[in-house]
Amino acid sequence: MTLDEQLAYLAKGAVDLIEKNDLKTKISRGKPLTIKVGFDPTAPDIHLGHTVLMRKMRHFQQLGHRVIFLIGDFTGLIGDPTGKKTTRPALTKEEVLQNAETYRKQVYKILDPVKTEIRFNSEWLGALGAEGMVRLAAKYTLARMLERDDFKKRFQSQQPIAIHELLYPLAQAYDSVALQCDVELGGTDQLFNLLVGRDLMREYGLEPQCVLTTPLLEGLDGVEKMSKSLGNYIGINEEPSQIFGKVMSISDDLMWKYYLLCTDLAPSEIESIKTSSHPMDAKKQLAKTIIRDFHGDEAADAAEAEFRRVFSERQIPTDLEEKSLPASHEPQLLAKVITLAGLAESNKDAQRLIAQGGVLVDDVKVDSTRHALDASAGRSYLLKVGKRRFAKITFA
RNA sequence: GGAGAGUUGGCUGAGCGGUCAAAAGCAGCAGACUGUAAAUCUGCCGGGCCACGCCCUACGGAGGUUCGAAUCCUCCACUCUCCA
Repeated sequence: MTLDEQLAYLAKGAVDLIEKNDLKTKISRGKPLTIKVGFDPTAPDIHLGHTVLMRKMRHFQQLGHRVIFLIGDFTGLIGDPTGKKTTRPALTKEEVLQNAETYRKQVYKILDPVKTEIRFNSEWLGALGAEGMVRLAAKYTLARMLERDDFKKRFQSQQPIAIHELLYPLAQAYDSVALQCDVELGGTDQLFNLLVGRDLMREYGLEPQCVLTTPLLEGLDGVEKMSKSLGNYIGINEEPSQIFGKVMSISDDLMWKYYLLCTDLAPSEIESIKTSSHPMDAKKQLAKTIIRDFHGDEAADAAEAEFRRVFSERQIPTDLEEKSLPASHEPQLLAKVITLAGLAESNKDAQRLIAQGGVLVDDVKVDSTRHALDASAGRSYLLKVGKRRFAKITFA
């Protein structure tokens, strides 16, 4: 690849690249660059949103650079204030190590193990001590901190800003100093923190790092960013059929963003799919591509077949869940049975589902919320609740 | 230390002492339609009870006034503002 091709490869899908020319200069020196990406020590359940950044890390690895997967165990004590309202709980050393191990297992589905270095920032931040922290804090001003949008907004709208939150960007920036980074990657919400890194490196007489940000990936709802707590995520360790269904549930519009950020297809290839494929086929292809990355070809094909079976042909899934419920001489209310089988959250919920015509027993729609089932031993029924909740229950 | 503003369901955000299980939007669920768990439209959206009605829990926490409180009063907690 030529220098410009390399730059284009690295810039694919990126939002900010600061400064492009600096990066060009750094690369042109021919030495492997040090790339830093910080991760929170909590949330070790990797979802598709995380992979956007990791994919970018891998791009750097593919071009021969050294990637540092930095676990912010020290900054974790502070809790990144970015977009957050509440402080995070402190973790113990053991928990951090445990999480690091979980990360390692998942992360290498994307990253090259040989070219990845896992580090912890307590290594140097812990050594700083109170005095070092104060010295560090002396290098920045409140006015500059308030340049950050969310601080500014909170300040103006009279929301609290704890003093320690101001230390977070500084601590993160110091990571870059300690590691003498050439490039730091992060989500767009990290832009400010990453830029502080540049400033601080200058303060310490180092060549400032380049900064590259990746977009935040919207979750299944298409509105909020993908996150575990919002439940709108696709976890990379999820069942392939789950991933397939979830991908199919994103809107046609959002699909192209997923194509750009969650696959390694070149922009030109994506464009050709967009113009030549039916949206549904394009989305199926997207789902398969994603599953292939984490679970392999066979799983991807199987997931597609299953999807076709259950949703296009409205058949029963192959991995139908079987449940056994206590038999009774009295007929049992269907609503209760549904709840017991875990197909609804509460009896009320189950009743609503029945009332709305969402419940089928042995392929027959139930029209009464007070419908009861013969629960004598040995009886068994196939329950379908909504489009995608199935169970075979047997009274025993 | 003093004065004041605020705390509502997963989120945002209305709320007159009764008609408030609490407007509206988002998210979620179901149905219809379809090209998919897309889009659109419609409905639902605290829980319990073999109930089409009754009961329980809920508007930061604890008390109180009242036939009746998310709405009024007192105290507490937290957040913010201004003054010192």
